[in-house]
Amino acid sequence: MRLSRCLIPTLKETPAEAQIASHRLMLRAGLVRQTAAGIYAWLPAGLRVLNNIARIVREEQDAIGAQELLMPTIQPAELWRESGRYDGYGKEMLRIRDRHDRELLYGPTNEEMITDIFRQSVRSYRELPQSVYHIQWKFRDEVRPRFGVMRGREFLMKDAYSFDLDHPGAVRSYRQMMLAYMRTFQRLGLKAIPMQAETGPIGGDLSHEFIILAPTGESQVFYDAAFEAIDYSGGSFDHASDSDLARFTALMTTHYAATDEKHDAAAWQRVPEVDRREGRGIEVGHIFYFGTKYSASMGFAVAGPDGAPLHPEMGSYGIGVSRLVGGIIEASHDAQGIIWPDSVAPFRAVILNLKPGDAGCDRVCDELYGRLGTGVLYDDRADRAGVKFADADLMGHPWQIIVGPRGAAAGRVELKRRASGERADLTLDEALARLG
RNA sequence: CGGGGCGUGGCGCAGCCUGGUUAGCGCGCGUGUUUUGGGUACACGAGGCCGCCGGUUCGAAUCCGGCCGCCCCGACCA
Repeated sequence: MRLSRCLIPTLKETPAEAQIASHRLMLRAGLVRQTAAGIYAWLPAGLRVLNNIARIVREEQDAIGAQELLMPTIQPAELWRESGRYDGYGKEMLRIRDRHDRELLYGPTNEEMITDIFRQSVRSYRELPQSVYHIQWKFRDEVRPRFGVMRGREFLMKDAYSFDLDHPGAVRSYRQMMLAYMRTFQRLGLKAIPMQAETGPIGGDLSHEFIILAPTGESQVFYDAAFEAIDYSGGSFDHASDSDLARFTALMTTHYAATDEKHDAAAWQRVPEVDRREGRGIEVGHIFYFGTKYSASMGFAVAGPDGAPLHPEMGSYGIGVSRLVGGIIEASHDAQGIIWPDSVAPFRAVILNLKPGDAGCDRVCDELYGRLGTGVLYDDRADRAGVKFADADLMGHPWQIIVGPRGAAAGRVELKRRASGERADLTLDEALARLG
């Protein structure tokens, strides 16, 4: 895309309301604009990031056999009365009335709705196990939204639900999902650590939070650095293999990791001092096993092998997709701006035409842009070089292809890697090859 | 929900305490010149219901009351 024709409104100065790095940078790099407390519009570059994250999340969900569907944002209050959560959820739930005075709500999560869908359609044990997920906007009327998209009221969440016939099956689903989560975070360039968690209002007795370290995190966390060395990719663990899942679970549970509520000072002392990682943590995912809490309260049963009704065992699994945008920036930025991991960058590279109007620069840039396509951004603005360098660093494109008059005349460009600052003087073909 | 703060061109702010002509400054934006590898310089120009409602006053951005919005600190959450 040509930057001169893009709605990417970068800011030189930081808006007063933005306190933390990711919020400041998201506003300055033109990714989002706030429309109300905790509610944001996603501008083109921001949406590209959001979609890239969603794509990776989706691929990893699909890889463990979860099926994508899409449930509505608006739900009838009736469903929540059945589970008993309508009154219990409190003021965080945004309640709405339609013209017929029927009570509705903007969904903060979807356990009730998915249970309702399953009970309408699934009758036999032969149809289970199944897992489904969707990526949908949620609304939680937080008392105090803050930190930009990290703690918004409206947010994009991937939520998945598993239905199994028995406890061992549910645990297997839980472990597969945990593996999918670790793979997802690894591909996003994040060191996310699973930690034992409280189950909160969702209920159940097995739960993990996935936490990344960031100075602006909301709780104190502790973990063993051994986690950072683990490779979760398909070559290391097969999600369909019970022995691989057991080995994976053992790794996840033997190394120390805890939030401050569950912190065990004695166990912490047994972690070698050099491996102790401690700091503020941001929760980017949360998974729960809660057995028959919803299938029983909402009357979802399938016929078992003996014909007797059986309440399926359930789990639910969330990833804060929009929060991850902020989380990744918290984990990857410097004084100049964002440093996008290649996997989520809105554009894999930017072409900087340092002198639009110069025949050589224009020719080289046009050729590069033509060959690289719309996955790159072409800074064709009639601005000074300094403005373009500053904006490119701010926006955090993984690669910068710098085209100046001297180089262009010689058929050469400079390729700069945002993360390392490394620069190389190359021919066009060499630069294109380097970009892959 | 307790505590604190702030609403003045797109952004960052000053002015308010001690009411008084056309409401300022920096950045950004437009035009021209300049500059041409790290947010250049000069000139000219456009752009403001001073959050909203009411009150006090000859006169309100400024004083008083109410309301709305936003931010920060704490208790709660993907």
